Parts: sequence; C-alpha cells; structure tokens
Amino acid sequence: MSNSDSPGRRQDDTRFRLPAAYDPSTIEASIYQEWIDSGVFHARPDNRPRERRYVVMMPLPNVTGALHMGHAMDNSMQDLLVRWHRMLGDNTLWMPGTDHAGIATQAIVEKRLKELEGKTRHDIGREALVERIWSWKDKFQARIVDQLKRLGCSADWARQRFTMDRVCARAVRPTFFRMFEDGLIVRGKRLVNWDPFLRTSISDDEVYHETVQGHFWHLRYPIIDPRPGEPEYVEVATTRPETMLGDTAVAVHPAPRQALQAELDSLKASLQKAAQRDRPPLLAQIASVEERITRVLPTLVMLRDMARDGRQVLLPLLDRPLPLICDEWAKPLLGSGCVKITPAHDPNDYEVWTRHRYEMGIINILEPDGTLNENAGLYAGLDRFDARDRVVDDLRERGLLGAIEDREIEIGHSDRSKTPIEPYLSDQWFVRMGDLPGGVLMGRGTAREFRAPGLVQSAMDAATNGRVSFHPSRFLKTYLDWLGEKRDWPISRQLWWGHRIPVWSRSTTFEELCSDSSLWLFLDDLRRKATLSLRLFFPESDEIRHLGPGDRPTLESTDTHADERCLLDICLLEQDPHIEEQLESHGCEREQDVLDTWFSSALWPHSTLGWPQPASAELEGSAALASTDGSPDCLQYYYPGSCLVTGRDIITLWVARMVITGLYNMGDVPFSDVFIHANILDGKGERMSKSKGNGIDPVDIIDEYGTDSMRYVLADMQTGNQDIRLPVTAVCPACGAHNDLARTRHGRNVFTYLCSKCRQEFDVLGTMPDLPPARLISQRFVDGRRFCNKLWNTARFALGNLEDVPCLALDVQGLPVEDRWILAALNQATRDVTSALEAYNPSAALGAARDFMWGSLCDWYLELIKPRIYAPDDPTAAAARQILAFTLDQVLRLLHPFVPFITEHLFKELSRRVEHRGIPGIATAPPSPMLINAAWPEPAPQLDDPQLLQVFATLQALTGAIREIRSRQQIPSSRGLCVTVRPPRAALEQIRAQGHVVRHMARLEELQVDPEAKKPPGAASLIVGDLQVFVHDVMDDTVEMARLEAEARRIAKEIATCEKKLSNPQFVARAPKHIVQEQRDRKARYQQQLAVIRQSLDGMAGS
RNA sequence: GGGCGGGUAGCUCAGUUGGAAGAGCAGCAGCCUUACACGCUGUUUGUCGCAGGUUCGAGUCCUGUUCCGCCCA
Repeated sequence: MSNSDSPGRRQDDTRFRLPAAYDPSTIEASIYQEWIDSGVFHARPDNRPRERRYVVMMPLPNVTGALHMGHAMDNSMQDLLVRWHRMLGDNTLWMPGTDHAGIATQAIVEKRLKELEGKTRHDIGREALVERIWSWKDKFQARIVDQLKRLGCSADWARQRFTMDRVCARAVRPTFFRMFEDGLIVRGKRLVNWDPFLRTSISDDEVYHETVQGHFWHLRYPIIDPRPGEPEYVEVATTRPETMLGDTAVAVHPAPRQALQAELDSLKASLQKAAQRDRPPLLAQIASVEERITRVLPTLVMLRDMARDGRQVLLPLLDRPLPLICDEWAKPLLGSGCVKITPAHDPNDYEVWTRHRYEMGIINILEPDGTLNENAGLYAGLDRFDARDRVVDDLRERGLLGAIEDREIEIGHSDRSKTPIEPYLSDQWFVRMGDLPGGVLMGRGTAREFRAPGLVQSAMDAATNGRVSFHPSRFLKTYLDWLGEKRDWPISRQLWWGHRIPVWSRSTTFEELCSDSSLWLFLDDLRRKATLSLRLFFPESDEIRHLGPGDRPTLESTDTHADERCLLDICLLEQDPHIEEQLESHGCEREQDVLDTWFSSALWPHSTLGWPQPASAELEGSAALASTDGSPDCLQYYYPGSCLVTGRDIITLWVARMVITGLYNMGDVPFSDVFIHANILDGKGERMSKSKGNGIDPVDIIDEYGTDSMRYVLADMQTGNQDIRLPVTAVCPACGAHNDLARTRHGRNVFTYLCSKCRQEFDVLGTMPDLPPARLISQRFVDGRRFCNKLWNTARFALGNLEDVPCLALDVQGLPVEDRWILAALNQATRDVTSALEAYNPSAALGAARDFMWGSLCDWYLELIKPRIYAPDDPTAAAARQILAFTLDQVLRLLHPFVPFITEHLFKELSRRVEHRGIPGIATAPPSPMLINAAWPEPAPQLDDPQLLQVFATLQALTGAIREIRSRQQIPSSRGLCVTVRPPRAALEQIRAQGHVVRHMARLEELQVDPEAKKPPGAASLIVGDLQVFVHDVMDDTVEMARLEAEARRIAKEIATCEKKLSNPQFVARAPKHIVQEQRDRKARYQQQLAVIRQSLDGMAGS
C-alpha cells in the first residue's frame, strides 16, 4: 500500500500480521465457507424453551431474475436480526427459499421463446413450456442463492425450499381442499384485469398505472323517437371509444338538481373559511357550477324523467337500443352529465350493472387476445386499438362525433407483460375473504381451533389485539385499511406455470345431472377410495350447493329449473393419477388454471416446516425435517415464528395473507412481529429498477466495496423514517471513471451516457449491441469502506500490542482514569446497541457501536494507553492490554450482526493472540471458536460510573479548547505547549491525578495545576466548566485582548437571554421548576465566566 | 378523490414526553502524529417548506396550505 511506502513512515515490522488496509476480497469467501462447514447456520430443535427460539422466514425472492439492492436491504436486515439472536443464545432458524412467481417467470420465458425462436407457448405445448421454465428457475435460483451468500446471509441452506418443490406443494392441496369444503372457494364471472398479451387475469397488485397523453371523445347517441322539446341525442364521453360497442345503457343522475346544489353549497362554505388569496379559484368554481345549473340542468332533469319513463337511445353503428337509466355514477358536474355504461369492460360500469341487472344487459366484446369478438358486429376480428380508430372514423362520418379533448389519462398496464390491461369479464376462482354466515373454523383439528367471522376478520383481530405487531407501528394502519375492505381474493391464473387447481368439473344442465345415475354410482364408489369434496355451482344465480356422502340432487327436492346450467365441481385432496383418469373418463375435465403464486407463498411459514405432515417431510437430499431422536418436529418447534422482515409494499400482498393462512391452517399467527424496512431509491428519489437503467446489482457493490461496507451503509440508513436514496454512479467501461448518473450527460438515448472524463459513450441497460455496458455502483458506500478500514486498523493496532495479555482480577477503582472511563463507556454502548436493536432501529444501534469504537476507543483510549504500553516497564501496561483486549472483544461482538465478515476475521485473530479475555469476577467474554455464535455482550453493573463519564467529558472539553487554540494560532503539533490549569480548590487533586489525559491528548510539554495561577503575558486564557486555563506563549496580548473582548460580548448576550426569560413572570410561574432552575444556573455560570474574563482583561490592561 | 410518509446545513439524514438545532459527507485551514491519508486536528454553513393557532416556550402539538414519494380508488 502506498501509505506504508511513504518516506518517514515506519515500515511494518513482523509484529503486524495484518495488512495496513482492509481488503474484503481476501477474507470473505473463506469465512463464509467456515461458517457453512461449521454447521452453525443449521437449526435443529432442542430443549431450549419457546422464548429462546427465533425464527425468520425469508421473504422468498422470485426466480424471475437476479437480486437487486432492495433484496440486499431486506436480507441484510434479516441477517442482522438473525445473527443478533443467535448470539443472544436463541435457537435460531432462518428459512431461505425462492418463489416460482407464476406470471412473472412464465412471461419472461415466453418472451424469450418468442424473441429467440419466434414461437408462442401454444406452439410448444404445456409440458414443454413448463420444462423450459423449470430450467430457467434452476439457473436463477442458483444465481440468487449465490448472491445471498455473497451478502453473508446466515440462512439455513439445508432447509432451503422452493414454492413448487415437494414439501411446499403438498401444503397447497389440503389448504385448497379445506377451503373448498368450507365454502371459501368460489367461482364466478367477475370483471378482472386481463392481460391480452399473456391471456391471463392478473391481480390488482400486478397492475401499474402510467399517465399517457390520450383523448376524451364525445359521442352522440340519438334518442329514439324524441318528442317535441326533447333533445335529439345525448352526448357521452369516453377515453376508449371502441368500448361503445359493448354499451348496454346510458345513465343520468337520479337527482341532478340536488347534486349540483350540494356542490354549490359546499363550495360556498369553503369560500367562507378561505384565506383571501385562495378565494379567486373558489369564486371561479362557483360561477361555473352556477352556469351549469342554468345551462345544463334543465336537460338533465328532462333526461332523468325520460329515464323514469323507460325511454331509450340508439347505440350508433350497431343500431342497438339502449335503456336510459338513473344512477349516481353519472356526475352532473362532468361533461354532458350523462355517461355510457359498458359493464363488461369497465369496473365502475360493472358496479352500475350490479345495481340495474334487470334493466340492462351485459355484453362482452373482447376475445382473450384483445381482438373484438362477434358481439362487435362489423368490427369483429379487429385488434382493440384498430377498432378504436375505425369506430371514431365511422362515427365522424355519421356526424355523431362531438368534441375531441386532449387529456392525460391513467392507463393500467400489466406489470408482467407491460401491455395495457383490459377490464374483462371471465370465469375466475376466488377466496371469500369477508365474513360468512356461521363464520369460519380456524385451525381445524389443532389445539388452537377457534371460530372467526371470516378469514380477513381473523387477521385483523390478530393485529388489533397485539398478537402481531408492526415496526414502525404506523404500518398497522396500512394492514388494517387494506384488510378492512374484505375483498375477495382472485386466485386463478390462466397460466401453465404453477400449482394447478385440483378441481374436476362437468358442465351440464341440472336435469341431465340429476338423471345420470351411472355418474352418481361412480361418485359414491369414488368416495370410498379417495377424499373428495363435491358441489354444484349454478353460474346464473351464483349459487353453490355442497353434496355430502349420499347426497344426490333431484329435480323434485328443489325448485331449481330443470334446464338451468349447472357445474358439478369435484375437489380431490390427494394427487392420484388413477382416480383422476377415472374422473376424466366420466366427462369431468380438470380445471386448466393454476393458483396465484401468493396462494402458495401465503403458506410459506408453515409449509416449509412440513405442514401438514411434518414427520415425513424431507430436506433436499434425504434428511427428514423431523428429528430422529424423539424431540419435537420442526413445525411444532419453530411455529409460530418470530419476525417477518420486508418492505411496506408487501404488507398487503403477502403479510396479510400469511397471517390468514397461518390462522386458518395452524390456528395461530405465523410471526409475532413485522419489521418494515426502507425501500431503495436512486439519487433522484425514483425506485430502482433494471428496466429504468438505475438498478444496482448488490454483487457489483460488494466487488467494489466489500460486503461489510455495503451492509454498514444499509444499516446506517435504516432509521425507520425515510427511504434510502442511493445516487447511482456508473463506472465507465472505457476509462473506469465514476459518473454520477444524476449529473452525467446522456448519449444517443436516455439509457446511454457520455463519460465525463473520456467522453466515450456507454450503456446502462446492457441492451445496446454496439455499446459497452457500465457497471452501476453508488459512492455512498465509501462510508462503509472507511468504517471497515478504521475497525481493521483498530484491531491491527491492538493485535500488534497484545502479547502475553493476562486475564486477571483487577481492582477497578485503582485503575487509571482512562481505563475506568472506557469500561464505563463500553457498558453504556452495550446497553444502547441492545436497546436500539430491540426497538428495530438498526441505524441507532450501529451508531452507538460506531461512536464507541471510533469516538471513544480509537480517538481517546488507544491514544491514552500508548505511553503505557510503549514504555519498557510501565506497571499499568498489563492492565491496559487486558482492558484493550476485552474492549476490542466486546466491540467485535456488538458489531458482528452489522459487519459479519471483518468482525469474524478479527475475532479469530484476537482469540489466537489472547485466549482469555475479560475481568474475572466482573465482566466476562466467554471464549468461542467463532464469533458468529459467541455470546452477545452484557453490561457489567460494577463498571458503571456516571460521575466518571462526566469528569472525562470535562477533560475532553479541556483538550478540545487547547486544540482549538493550537489550530487557530497555527501551531504545529510537533511543538509541545505549556498549559496552566487553575481549578477550584476542591478539584485540585482530581485534576492533578487526571492531568496526563490532557497532557497527552493536547500534546502538552508541560501541564501545571495551580489554584492561584494568574494569566501570564502571551498566554491565551480559556474557560472550561469551572476551570480557568492558560495556554502559554501562543499569542500577542493585544490579539488575546481582542479575542477575550469578543468572548465577553458573546457571554453578555447569553446572560441577557437568560435574564429576559427569567424576568418574564409567566415563565417563572408556569414553567416546570427544574427548567427555571436550569435557566438560573446557566445565568450564574455565564456570570462567573464573564467575571473571570473581565479579571483577565483587567490584568492585561494593567500590565 | 382517500390514506400514509417526507420537506431540517451544499448533499444524505438524525432530532426521545415541547425546554438554547445535531451527525456523516462535501468545503476551508493545518498535520506523514510508532494502527489507519480509506487517517488525525480544528473550523464555516440553518427563515427547521409556507401561513395561522395553542403555549411562559414549538423543528416537535393543532389547523390550513404547497411541493415530492408511495399505497389505494
């Protein structure tokens, strides 16, 4: 290293075994391997009590792609908690794994299939596609696990799971089966978010909205047989004109006058309260509403009356009569006040339809691929966007097109295929989340069985009664608000990758079903061979009828119409190809759809532990999950778990659903705590993502700065309030220069940049064939590197001086002040770190450890013991070494969860040098072969000394004051200063005993302590607490007088401030006594200081 | 439109039940000082988004408002 080559710097001698600078790449891999080899990551049930167990379920990354910084954050936080609890002595399990991510993974494999081979999934078939997805999964799972290991994750890899592996898969079917039996699984036509590219429904969570420039088209629908005085047409407006082909009504507000008047009243009320500057816009709004009342209202009233009369309008192009209906969805304030209703293609219109089912129809005009179907008449077969142009043209031709406004519109896009989604009416499966008549039996068959009003309610209750708590607590509201809507959960996906729904159906009429006696004989027989659940579903009425053993529907026993369409649904509990084949031979077809990924990930906390058959669940390879020695199985031992660590966007997607399935299957919550950490943003405050070109691969950060540096910064920024902004830096592939992307000029497009140093163009997406991609890092992590290097050198110094260190009982009170101080400060740091971790505040915990290590141990203690340990025969050197070894030991322990690699390495070096550490009888540091499972530090009450901490703070202040004079007068540190301290008589002995601290730290040649001292000429005069200090021969008296006068003015001002407060009778009367007293003390102290300064000034003037 | 969070030094962020605004980085000045120049010492910088209110006292509590982010509709 360059610094060790510097002239005048002493070369490393043989005592220093550590290089002068920390190089993470030299230790990380071997240390991780040692941890793996030791088996310390692997958790096994033992006899530790329940409160000494700690279980974290990894929020399973999905196998779609590699991990990004968000995962680095999430997993560092988990590792932090897991390592801390392991050191606390808990039986600690961190369950790792990956998620199959149905849509996302299938989409990416399909996309590549199209790009590379020009084929669709239908070309190669279900089996071949699934096979390809498995190999994609294998590749990325390996990559992800590799990345997690680079992050230092101390997860139990032997228990690693995948949501579609044998163990996880066999939890899915019983859950579905039981929900099916309990009537929680329903099917029906629902309006879903349809992805026409992937031809599947997606959940709301998989839709993102993008604002685009669009238009608002005004269309005219002629009124059928208008009477005199009536308008000839109604005008409606839409952003998607092609949907008019599916219109089945036009709505008008049922009480337009009242609605407008209410708006007017509310505006006037606001005007009354508004500040002057806010009035003009309000006045404008009022004028506009008033104008509407005179201009538009009469027509609306007329249309409303026509609607009540059952009048109709004519849908242009298709010439279909549409009813006029009254519904509040029509907003009198907007447009013409009328609105077209397309129930099959718009969520709001769908709601309208549910209110007016018997007055209007519902017409689907789309094919699954986004083209128009036969209901669109002449437009059938066109793509939805081509149809839009045609419809607009044709309307224009007929003179039925009104104004076209430019407008920004929010368009929902599929997160998976990036195509605009369509609201689409289709057959879907749902889990009923709301309350059910009679409630839902939770934890059936367990000791904790109970009845809840409904699935969602059970999860809400668990949080409100504190069995699950959120950190920070405000996220409880997010959780409750979302659950409170009690919306059904759509669980079917029209995909091939995932857990296939275990239901076989036969579609028929009710009559036909009742009369098929061979089917019923077969089913009776089947019941004896397999566990199955049977039910009838009537799509037209949305009715479900369960059939128990021996139940057989008859036409006579019900009032169901004989030719009503009916589905016989059969759910099979166990997978059995033979039985499935038989079912299919009886005309029952297996459901094609697979389950939403979250259905299986919701089971993660218990499925990974072997539910429902923990005793026979196996690890990858052969070892059983259950212990062979008769101790409890993993499920019994590790469920419920402890803490779920994730980002806030996962609260609704996953946290809530895990709580629900945990309660439903196990009768208990899956974890008691939810730790929500920050999200990672780029330098401009935007979310990082690969596709935006601002996504950082944590491995690139690790390669540049080291794992510990990265983890240090992530933990330091996890304060509980803000998201983490990481300015993104591109490393120029041509010259290696660092370019801050927020400030670098773009090249030919927004994903390319011109290096600020060599002017070469580079790419950040890696998709430009002719441009080299840049590695993306963030310079924010230099902080971590500095810290690690400091820690490294702290140990380097210590280890170089720790030969033959004793571990003896010490008379603490007889030790030099710095020894007692560092031990007391260590106690304090230990408490602060621990309590901050308990409060889920990693930043504060790390801050406490860092401030102790850097600010106390390095800046003060190490410097103070140098004279002792360098002197040939100092009798206090041994104690200094013993305390240094102990303190370093404790610092390494406190820092280990944050920076595991460097601390582990240094701990081993320390242990090699000093086998036994601590102060017998007072403070222990139990030896351990490895730091990862060494004991977490505990404060030693005998070392507490609050008074000493105060005394030392005064010594530090005194040192600082002298250093300031030195710096201000530009006196090089090589020149020792002479200082006289004038303490109050009571403090004389103490100052004499502790003077060496100041003498050494302020680089004094001489320190005199004299209660009678007077300021000598040429000295600077300082006041520190109740000490007066003279720094000899540093400045001209005229300069010093000017300085002191300025000081006197400053203090006089402070006194005036105090006096102002104290002369306020209200303050003295109402403020708490101690606050008033504090003000009095402060004033007295300043007055005292002022007097001293004046005395000095007088003395100088006199001489 | 509803909810949550944020706006504090040039940058990134702390700031506990209301009681005299902090850290790191950057900047400036000095320093090879027996672990560390990835270092050491000192130091500059604030209309705490804006406007009201409560209070003896507000970065902190309340109301309004504005901008940014996220979630939901």
